[in-house]
Amino acid sequence: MPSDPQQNSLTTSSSKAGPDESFIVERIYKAVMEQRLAPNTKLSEARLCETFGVGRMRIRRVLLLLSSQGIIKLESNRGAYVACPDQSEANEVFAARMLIEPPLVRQLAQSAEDLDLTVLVDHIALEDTARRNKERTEIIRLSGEFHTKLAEATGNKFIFRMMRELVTRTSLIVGLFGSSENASCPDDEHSNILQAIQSQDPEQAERLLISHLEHIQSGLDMNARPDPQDDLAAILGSG
Amino acid sequence: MPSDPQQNSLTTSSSKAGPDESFIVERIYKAVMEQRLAPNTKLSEARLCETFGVGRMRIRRVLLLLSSQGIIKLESNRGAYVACPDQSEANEVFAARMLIEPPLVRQLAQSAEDLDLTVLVDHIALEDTARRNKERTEIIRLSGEFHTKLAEATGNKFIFRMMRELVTRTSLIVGLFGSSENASCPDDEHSNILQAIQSQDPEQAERLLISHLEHIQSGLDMNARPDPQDDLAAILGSG
DNA sequence: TTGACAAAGATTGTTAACAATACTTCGCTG
DNA sequence: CAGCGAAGTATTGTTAACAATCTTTGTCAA
Repeated sequence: MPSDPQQNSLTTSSSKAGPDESFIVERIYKAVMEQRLAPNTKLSEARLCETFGVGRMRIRRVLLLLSSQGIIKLESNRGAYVACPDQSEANEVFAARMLIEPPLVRQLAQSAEDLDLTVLVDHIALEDTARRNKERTEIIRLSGEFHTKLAEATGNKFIFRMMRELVTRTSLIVGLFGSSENASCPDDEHSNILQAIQSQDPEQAERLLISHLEHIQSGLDMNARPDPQDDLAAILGSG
Repeated sequence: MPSDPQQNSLTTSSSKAGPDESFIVERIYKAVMEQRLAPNTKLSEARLCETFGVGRMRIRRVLLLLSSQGIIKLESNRGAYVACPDQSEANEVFAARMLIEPPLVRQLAQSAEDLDLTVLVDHIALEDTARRNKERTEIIRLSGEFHTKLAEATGNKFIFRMMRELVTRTSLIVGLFGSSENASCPDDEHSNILQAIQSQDPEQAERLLISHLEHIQSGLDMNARPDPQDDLAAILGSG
């Protein structure tokens, strides 16, 4: 590969335009959620600049934001890498979810009559479709998003953000330690949880959610090394 | 005031050195926690560059990080302002704390025998001292930090970060809507909560915490306008 | 062959200049 | 005197060049 040692002015596009910051964040976020970007994959600035057709500044802001959300890890003078949770971090994520989600669904069930749960109903339909069509990345993403949407249903911005972060990390963990196929959530557990909420049965909803989380956690084997991807353009370009 | 319209090269210091990014973040964070930086106060880049003796780049990164934590608000082409929560956001913060903190202290009480709670004991001593000496900003900060340290005692990084964000916002809210003097937490409630935890009484700990949060919330009146500070150097310089 | 060392290449970190936007002040007009 | 508009000033956003660091490659000697 030739030199061009100072290729700051990338030949991609008019630079001033190009996608928004949050668009890029969402794009990478989604790729991580769908496990198309494996842990430890390097996200080099130049590569991302080319891919999204923006200047370095915007990319660096995006990387800083992603790192503040724990989605990537910034190493000084070395670059950005997709986060690679270890076992103890995995335990912490599940412990945090065990703390937050049970009271969350309990509260949802208690106030179910005042809430609009059609979003969740529709979501489960989407999950079913994806499962029928065996669309792997879709299944993975939708499985995580169900929990995010539970949090969203509370209408509380802070709870939503917390759960979103925990779910994203769970997705990374499942990608790392999950035994291939049962990686996503078991088939009808989401549906059962939602039904318990709709029937305004807090105890049952809480019980089902706890065992659901336990199922996910027990499906991990904690022996695995990641295999970083390389073709960022292909991965991030579509999606 | 004279022009010097392109004062990028600030005459402060050798620029390459200067304080670390996280140092500056912590400094501003602390000033907000202690209510020395009022909501809506503008944080201009140049001012911060002078104050901390660093280049614009580092300040801009700091501002982006602070905004991602919700401590400040970035407005396009206008600058950074200390966050100014409104009533609905205040309600969300307390709702989120009501969801998370009760199970948190319950869990602490359940596993109290395995934990080292001396940090919390020492902390309450600090609170007492500050109260005796009537050090207002210290009292405010320590009152918030007690809750942060409760979360820290779980040893769970995610729970810690969530609580830290919620406590910071609570501090902003109390500063905005709190009726002057009872702004901080009532005197001995922290001590009682800790005692319940130490006696491994989850029910009691949970009960006390809930009423504690209710006390804080009921001490707000929800009529108030902020008064932005101006002398950043004085506020951020010492601390 | 393997190990260490050195030079070259590539990537990230930083700075300074430039561009674009918002704010202020001053003057004008009704 | 109040309201409005325009020029000037200050502030933020962006770009390109430069500096520093890390990584790789190639060479030499044990």
